[in-house]
Amino acid sequence: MESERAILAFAALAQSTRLDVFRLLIAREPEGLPAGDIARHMSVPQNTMSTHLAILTRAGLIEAERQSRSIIYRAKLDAVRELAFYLVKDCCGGRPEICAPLIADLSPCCTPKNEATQEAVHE
Amino acid sequence: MESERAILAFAALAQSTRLDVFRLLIAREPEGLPAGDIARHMSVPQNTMSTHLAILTRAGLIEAERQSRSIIYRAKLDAVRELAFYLVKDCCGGRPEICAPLIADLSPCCTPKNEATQEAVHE
DNA sequence: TCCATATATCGAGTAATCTCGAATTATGGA
DNA sequence: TCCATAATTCGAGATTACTCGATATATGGA
Repeated sequence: MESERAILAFAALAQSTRLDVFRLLIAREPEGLPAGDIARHMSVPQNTMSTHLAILTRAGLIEAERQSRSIIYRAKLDAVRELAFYLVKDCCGGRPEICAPLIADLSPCCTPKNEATQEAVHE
Repeated sequence: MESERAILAFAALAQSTRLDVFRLLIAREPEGLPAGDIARHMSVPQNTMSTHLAILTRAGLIEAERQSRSIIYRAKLDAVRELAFYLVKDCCGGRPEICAPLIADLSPCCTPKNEATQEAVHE
């Protein structure tokens, strides 16, 4: 990930409505939500939400798919991984001893209790 | 980490000079750099850089320590951990199967398999 | 105390962002 | 074709952010 894309992503998340939308869509993985539902969920006018969704999409954080008259939005979990990696990359580059504790702190929340969770849908 | 702090951090990083400064300071851990050196490094006027450093500090991403006439700035690695955790928290909450691959992808960069991977300080 | 160095704050001009009413485009059904 | 629904784009006013010259504050030394 180059810095220009990282800046787009950070700018997209630096706004309360958009951050809430992104977290909502992560919670709704993998079904996603249509644009109108998202606007109602956040109590924001429909056209204002459309602008926010366009910004999140342009930043690569979510993606859109038309389904009949609705447009379904979904979070792109890869983007989360890339952003987090971009943040820690510099210290990992030459100094794993600095970065390892960060990973150690992140891991516990995601350690699957059983091994039935090996494959994730991935492109 | 509550959302207001996350927004401050994202906004601070959503600007090219500040993102570069933050990454520079991560690379210079744990010694840090005085404000003037940072400004020269980025070819930015001293007072402009002071404003950027204040924004990064207010966001909790870096910290300042006076040392004689200089003020040394250092990256707060805890902030990286918190931000990354905030990003993945929602999927980790109920669905470790979604989040585990993210952690798996982050981990390899920090496993100190060969300790000969030291980076020469250059610039 | 006076001066030089190092950094922070103020003020103003410019640019970008946020918001939302109004108009536009796209889809599906009668 | 006409209509209703769903979403996007346009336009403008209000707010916020960026930049930098000028000025102010803080420290150390003579």
